[in-house]
Amino acid sequence: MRLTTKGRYAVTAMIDLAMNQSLGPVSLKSISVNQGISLSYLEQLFAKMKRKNLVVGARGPGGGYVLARDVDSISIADIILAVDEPLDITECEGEENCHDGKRCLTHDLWSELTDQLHVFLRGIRLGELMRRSGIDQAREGNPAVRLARSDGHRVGLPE
Amino acid sequence: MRLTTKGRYAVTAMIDLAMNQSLGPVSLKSISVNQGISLSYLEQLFAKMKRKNLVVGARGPGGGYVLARDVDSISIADIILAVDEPLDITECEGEENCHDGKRCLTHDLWSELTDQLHVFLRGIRLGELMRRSGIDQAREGNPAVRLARSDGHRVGLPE
DNA sequence: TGAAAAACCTAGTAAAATACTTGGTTTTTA
DNA sequence: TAAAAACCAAGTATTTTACTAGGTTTTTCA
Repeated sequence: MRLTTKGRYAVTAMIDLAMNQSLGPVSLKSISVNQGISLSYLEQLFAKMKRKNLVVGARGPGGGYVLARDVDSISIADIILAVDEPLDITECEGEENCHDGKRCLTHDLWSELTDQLHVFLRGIRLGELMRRSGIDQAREGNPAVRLARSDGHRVGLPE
Repeated sequence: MRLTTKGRYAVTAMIDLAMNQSLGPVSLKSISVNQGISLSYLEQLFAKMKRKNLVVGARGPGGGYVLARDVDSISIADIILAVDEPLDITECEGEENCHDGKRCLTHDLWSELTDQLHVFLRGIRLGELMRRSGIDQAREGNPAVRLARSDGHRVGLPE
């Protein structure tokens, strides 16, 4: 399991999504503007998360993404594993030809370590992180981006 | 905190070192052969770990590296942070100019997450991993590499 | 004393991953 | 029917990883 900025981008975007989906689908454009992440990069990350059934896309104006499941059923591990797909635990996965004949002992060890990490990151849910940061801060810094209308749809940024 | 194969290499090498230092200093050559890691790459990783006071080097024939501290006082976090030095928690560290003026809320969040990860990885000690893998397996696959002599020094590989 | 084994050091480099950019097509809404 | 969004494919600059090459210095031992 890799744990880099890529996963952080995904987690950041998902928190943004979680905090704003009450008003309807959240566009990647708005996440891009608010979190300072390239739109196309977000598209690629969300395509992977969609494939892993973490989000559902809605096309057309007023569209965007909504979480496919409850905020408390999506873990940080789900998100990171979705974007850092190969989840490479060991190099010689099934094979035991690591080096001089015999299988390597440290790989068993390392996979155990990553197992523990998985358990740890599975234990933290999106809802938890979302609540901890304070929902009221959501669009405080940039109120123009997302304006709720009476019918529940959002008006786009006038730019 | 990055968590990639680089850290895995370092942890693997340190476990190898921990399991074999009872016979005296362990050469990077032997770790290189046994773990299949490039010698020069190991040199670079150990230079960093030496700087962080995790290992002590001994020059000359029969030399090598020894742990600077007890196996139970060196954590996995120590090792990974030593080689993945910048320990980048957030992008805008002190500054609060992440995007549209205001500071970003998700960075606080992410740093909290990495804090928890640090605590977790600090909790796992080298000694624990070492013991779990079984000391008897140490040089089972390649007994020629390290031969103890009565004076405690090691005879080099005849090649 | 001198050859060899090791750490220690510097610089370069190929391959891979990251973080984009560009330029589209399709779907849906107002 | 125009615009907003998802959705898609391909390329690319930058960074990181993992390694190579070629040294110097220190220490041991025969």
